[in-house]
Amino acid sequence: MMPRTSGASLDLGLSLGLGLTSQGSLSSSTTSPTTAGSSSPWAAALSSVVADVARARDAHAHYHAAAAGLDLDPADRAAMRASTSPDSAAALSSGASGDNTNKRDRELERTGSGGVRSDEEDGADGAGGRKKLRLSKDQAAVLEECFKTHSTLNPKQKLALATRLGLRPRQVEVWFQNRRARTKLKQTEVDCEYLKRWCERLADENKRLEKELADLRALKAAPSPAATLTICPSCRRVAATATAATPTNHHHHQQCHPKSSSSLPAAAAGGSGSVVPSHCQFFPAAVDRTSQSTWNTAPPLVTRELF
DNA sequence: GCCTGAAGCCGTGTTACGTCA
DNA sequence: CGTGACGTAACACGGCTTCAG
Repeated sequence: MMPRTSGASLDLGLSLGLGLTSQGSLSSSTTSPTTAGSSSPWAAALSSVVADVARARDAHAHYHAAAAGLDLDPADRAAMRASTSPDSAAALSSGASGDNTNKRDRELERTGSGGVRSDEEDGADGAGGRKKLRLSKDQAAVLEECFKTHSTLNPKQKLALATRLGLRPRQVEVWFQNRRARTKLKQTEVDCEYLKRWCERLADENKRLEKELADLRALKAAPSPAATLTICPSCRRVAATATAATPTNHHHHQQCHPKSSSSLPAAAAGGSGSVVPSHCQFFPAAVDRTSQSTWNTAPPLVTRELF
């Protein structure tokens, strides 16, 4: 099943071009002087994304208003509450000092017993349970695009992003933590699948080799003294069960390598001309890996288009 | 230079909530 | 309408790094 929110964020038709759009402002959050004066690629990306999202916001909101028949969807309403709440400023100030707070203070902020909570006005959390704020599609889109630029945030970036989105810095921090976790989980799944297929291929190859070994042993035990083992230098398989000069041997070689000479080195046998480790030969995907890096040193990251 | 405690960040696992089929 | 599955925000906890004293 496709992730609903992330999929929707991609459906916003966001332009990923950086640095070309003017400074945009999302909802009622104030423009951050931190990012306004910044010329870093991250800030440029943030500005661009926010501008694009702001342009898409109206159409998006109207779409949902039409779909709901009367109003914005709950996520957007929640986002509106969050972004227009006076807590935005309070959250900003708390976030600004949050970097200097100790763990106990952060704990208080987390539990809401002493900190500022943007949802405390909702009155729905009287039982003391945590209230889950659903990020709006716009907010998620901005966070997503920023994540593509940097998967981690420094305090300045976190604060700027929180200010723009009308969220608490802690919320931005949590979102990035969860996002990194999801990315890693996805990558783990991909790697797992990769290794599984590789293992299956190796098992098949192992079966084949075992059978080949059995054949060799049988051949060795054969009474005929003229029997000679010939292994194809290219494919490393037993070429024949008779002498090297027999037509059978040539037949094999002609079949496998019609244009190759008998003295052809094994390395030159690949049809593509590239030399790959033997295990890569029966696992095509590994060829791509070997052309870039080794398996152990640099496993490929899950490309962002997966999300 | 080494040690130590505080502070902050991050990864990992878990919980709880919202949404959808 | 009730329910289970799923996605995800929020939380808890421990490890690591940095820095001041």
